Amino acid sequence: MKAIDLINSIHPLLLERVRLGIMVTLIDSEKPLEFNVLLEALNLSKGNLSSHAQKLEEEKLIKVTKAFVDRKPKTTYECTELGRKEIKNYLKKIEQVLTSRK
Amino acid sequence: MKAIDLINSIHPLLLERVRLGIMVTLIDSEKPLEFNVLLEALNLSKGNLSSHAQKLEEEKLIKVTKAFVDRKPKTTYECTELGRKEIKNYLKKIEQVLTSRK
DNA sequence: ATAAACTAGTTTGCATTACAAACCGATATG
DNA sequence: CATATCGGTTTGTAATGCAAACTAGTTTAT
Repeated sequence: MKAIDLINSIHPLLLERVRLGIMVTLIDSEKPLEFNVLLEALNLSKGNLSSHAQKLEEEKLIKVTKAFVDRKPKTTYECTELGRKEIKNYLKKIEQVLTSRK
Repeated sequence: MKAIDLINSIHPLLLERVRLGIMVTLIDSEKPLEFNVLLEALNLSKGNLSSHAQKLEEEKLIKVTKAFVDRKPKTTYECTELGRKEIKNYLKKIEQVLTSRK
């Protein structure tokens, strides 16, 4: 398998720092995380987190849940099965590239 | 170590499909490759390859050699030590993220 | 009761980046 | 000599990323 094929199989949205950070942090946690938790963990501006999360949601890589708690809006994020699958594929492909050279 | 720190340690230029492809292809080959070889291997437009290669060169991740052969210009690309180092770091960090979850 | 300040995000506009079309200088070809 | 070809680079446009400004509602202070 050629290097370029490995790389082309990586989900486009995952080749970006913030989004990769969101995914990995969500997978790490194993439970849904709130907006503010992600915000602090990743040290982002709110707008930046909001827009990247929207893109990940559109591609079904994460699930976004909006609810009112104590009369205030509360948004939580969690990784979907597809998200986990794509991240695993990403890592697997990168590993293959790794082991194909000394 | 937190996921975000791993990700932040990845060289910015490597979080992009074409550049990652250039790097990995050059490392694979172990000998310098010509413009046209990269062009075909990665299926790019000439302008796209040219500009990405320039960026990688500016960051010293690859070395670009220009010479006239048979009276014609010939540009070859090879990976630098720094380039190898950064790719290895990239892969190592991604691996760490991989092994930190089941 | 009203205003001011805080919470929890989203929308916007600008700055950067990526990409391919158009271009360029030199060589080979009819 | 003109026209096509080779080996790229430059440039204009489209897409992306980012934070400042905005929205919608809540709590606190006056």
